[in-house]
Amino acid sequence: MTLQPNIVSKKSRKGATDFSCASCKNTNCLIKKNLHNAPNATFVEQKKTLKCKKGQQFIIEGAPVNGLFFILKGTVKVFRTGINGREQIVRFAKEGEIIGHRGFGTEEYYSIGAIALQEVVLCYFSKDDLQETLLENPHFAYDMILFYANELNKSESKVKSISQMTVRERVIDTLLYIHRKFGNLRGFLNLPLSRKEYADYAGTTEEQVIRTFSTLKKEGLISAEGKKIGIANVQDLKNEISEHNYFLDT
Amino acid sequence: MTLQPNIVSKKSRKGATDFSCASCKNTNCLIKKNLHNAPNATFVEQKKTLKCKKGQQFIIEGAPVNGLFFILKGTVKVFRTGINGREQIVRFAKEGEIIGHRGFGTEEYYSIGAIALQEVVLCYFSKDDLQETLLENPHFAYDMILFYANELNKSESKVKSISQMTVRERVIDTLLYIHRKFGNLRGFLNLPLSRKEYADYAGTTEEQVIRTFSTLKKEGLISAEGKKIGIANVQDLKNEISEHNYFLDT
DNA sequence: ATGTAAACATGCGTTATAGTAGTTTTTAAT
DNA sequence: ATTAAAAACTACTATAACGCATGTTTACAT
Repeated sequence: MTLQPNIVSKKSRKGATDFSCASCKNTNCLIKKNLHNAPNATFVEQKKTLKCKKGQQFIIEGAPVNGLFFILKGTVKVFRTGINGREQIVRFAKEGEIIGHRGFGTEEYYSIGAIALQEVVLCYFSKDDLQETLLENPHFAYDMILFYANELNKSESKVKSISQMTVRERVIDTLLYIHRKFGNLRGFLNLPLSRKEYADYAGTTEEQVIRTFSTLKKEGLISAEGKKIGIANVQDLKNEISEHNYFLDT
Repeated sequence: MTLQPNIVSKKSRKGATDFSCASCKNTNCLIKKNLHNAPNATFVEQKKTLKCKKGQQFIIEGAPVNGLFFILKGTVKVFRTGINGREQIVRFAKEGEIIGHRGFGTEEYYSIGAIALQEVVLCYFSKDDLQETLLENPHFAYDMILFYANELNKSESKVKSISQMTVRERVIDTLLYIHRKFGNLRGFLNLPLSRKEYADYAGTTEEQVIRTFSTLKKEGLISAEGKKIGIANVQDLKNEISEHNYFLDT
């Protein structure tokens, strides 16, 4: 039910695209880092590789937690549904990142949904396999602890942002976040998002984002042609929120 | 510098109050759960026990992270300083809980401060000791992962609350949180807090909390005599925020 | 018991943000 | 190239939340 996307391969196949951990280039992947030359080759052999096309949802809020996803390729939007259906975007994730770890604790159901923003390739590990490996491989477990500790810091930094920043500041914060994480492509942010998506991440409404963008354009701080948003001078934007910890939430 | 409180004992002493893990009653303590009959007695022997009196701050925001605290006894307020000195209360913690784990990742400095709300006894473990033990004891590490995953869920649930609930809802949410966590004592919430503290947790101002309390009193939903707050009927309050996940943030 | 500071309380003007509705522009499909 | 739908935009209105001023009560030390 959570796994509507097509299972591409359990192992790499000759001739087909190779999705094996051995050939993976994501050096920041926790699996790759800890297990690439470990004896538990069985573990990485167990993984399933899934392909999702743009717009496809591969984690449904409230569905039972079966395991964890690692992004091999592509970008993903992680969100939860709030009050009267209002969407809250938790984060945008790219290759190497983990998805679904929020449900890993005692939660039985995913507290978030995840949707592919582009063509995405995912590595899927079952909860049981993962638990076994963590108990066998304390370095991996330790890295997971550090990962979670950082996620927690980011999340709590976001609590602070949302509760203490103005809409304008949160919108700027979001722009910097996207810039920091996805960079530029020909002078524009390398991740096309709708105003609505900016709003859902910044914790405001579409109209506020539009109004803020208009103002920022007039002030020469950004350029915006439709979904193509360009940041004229990153430092100028940073200065606006310099008293806050804009650098914490990657 | 972070350790102004008096170090009471490195081990238990005959005659003095016994703070050893062996005699500890906190069954939900992760240390106790995982190591009480483990061979690494050296680890629990390394712990320091600290006493703080009411109002004493034992973690200072921005100070270097040396280790983790476990609350043996008492209640603690965990906070961070936001924009123009505005205090943001992250949580209230009681015996068995961990403090300072937010700094455990790659952070070098504590991102939060912690202050004793009553007489508090703390167990302190250095980062190095802890790391060593985690790498030796994968079950402990695994429990820590689960703990962090839950903390992350709570934190993100709070992001949602703050960004989507009204002030009234957030205040009610806070009342339910205190009730859930600290219970009642003779009909009143068993944790005396100022209106300012309610506000700092709910992400609003003292005045708003006061106004909301007044309204709730008129509506018969709560009773309030100074710091003594009584919840007439828990269910009535829960109903007000039933469409939200008021049960997630313990 | 008394004084003093802190906490609690309330009314009022101001501001930031949200919502509504209607127009224009962009995007993408045929 | 044409068209329909989606997204972006603007102006206006409504309101929730805030900050300030000021008065009252409570808590606690002497």
